[in-house]
Amino acid sequence: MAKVDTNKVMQQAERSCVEHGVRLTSKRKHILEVLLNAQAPRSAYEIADLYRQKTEENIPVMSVYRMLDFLMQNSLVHKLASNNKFIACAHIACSHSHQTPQFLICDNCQQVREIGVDKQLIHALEESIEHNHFQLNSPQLELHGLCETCQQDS
Amino acid sequence: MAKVDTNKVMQQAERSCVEHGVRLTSKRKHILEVLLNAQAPRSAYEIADLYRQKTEENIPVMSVYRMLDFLMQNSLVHKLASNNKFIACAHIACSHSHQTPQFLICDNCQQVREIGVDKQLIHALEESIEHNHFQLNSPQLELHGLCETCQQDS
DNA sequence: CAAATTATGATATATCATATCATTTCAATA
DNA sequence: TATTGAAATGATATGATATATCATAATTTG
Repeated sequence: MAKVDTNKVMQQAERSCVEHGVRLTSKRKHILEVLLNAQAPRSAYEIADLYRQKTEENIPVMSVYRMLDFLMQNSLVHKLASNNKFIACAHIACSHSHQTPQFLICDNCQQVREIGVDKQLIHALEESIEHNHFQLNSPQLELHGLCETCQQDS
Repeated sequence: MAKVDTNKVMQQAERSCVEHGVRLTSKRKHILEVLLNAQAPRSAYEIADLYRQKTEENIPVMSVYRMLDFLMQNSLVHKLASNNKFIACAHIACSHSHQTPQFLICDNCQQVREIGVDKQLIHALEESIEHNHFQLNSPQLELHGLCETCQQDS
């Protein structure tokens, strides 16, 4: 959501796909670009519309879902389960390895901030969960509230 | 999900609704009972089916959604955003006041454990989020993984 | 270039959810 | 107790999200 250098991010995305031996096709690239330029999370259907605007080509929603799956598998896109929308990973161009993403979702303006929660804290959370004999998959947290701007406006 | 004394829970639910001056109608009760007897979270449409089995009466899904809204407003039911299903609150019959619920969702058997995460930890999480100038609504966490049983089976 | 694999298209349909207006039920009170 | 107003529920339509499946196209690889 934050301002990003799309070109740089796309280059890094390509590099990463090459490394992993997967194909970042031009359609997949368009989908990722759409999300990088979006100001908020988008649904698959919204993405299909934006894709059409961007490329003047029609794209079946089915294909959008498949491409989103691909992008998610390669950590380029995340899905927000709490509102069924998709968002470009905020850390594609970062060198550090991807941690589990944590999202702050503004319920007013819908903007999302992808934050790195303190590792210690996540660790503590995991410990607490182990006490319940539960084996965590990936602790993606989605936290709803108000962003700084929307707090001031209200 | 855990074994509960349905009667006791229902009594407490009624008491709680009386206290709050809201009506726990018989249909709403049936919905809650369906969820209390369910072994896993259920979608609104599944709940409608279970309702029909239980009462041999038809119920429009629209009504189910409304009754679920009512039950959620009164903290008797929670919605799991990550899979669009509903679950009876595990703490209806507990005396202590309701904290924000935290869910451990088994991705194998779908069972859900509603846990109380350490308050300190939630507090720390909130602090960490305040550093991002974000004002949290309600930190309901949904954590996916494997329950004890399913860990052993795999 | 042929075969195999991967990606995408097309179509249908399942699943989840809300909007809206009509009807019924219930409780307050005149 | 009859009236009435509010709350609850029903009925209908439709929108939004998502998956299944089979067909076709593009790309890689031997």
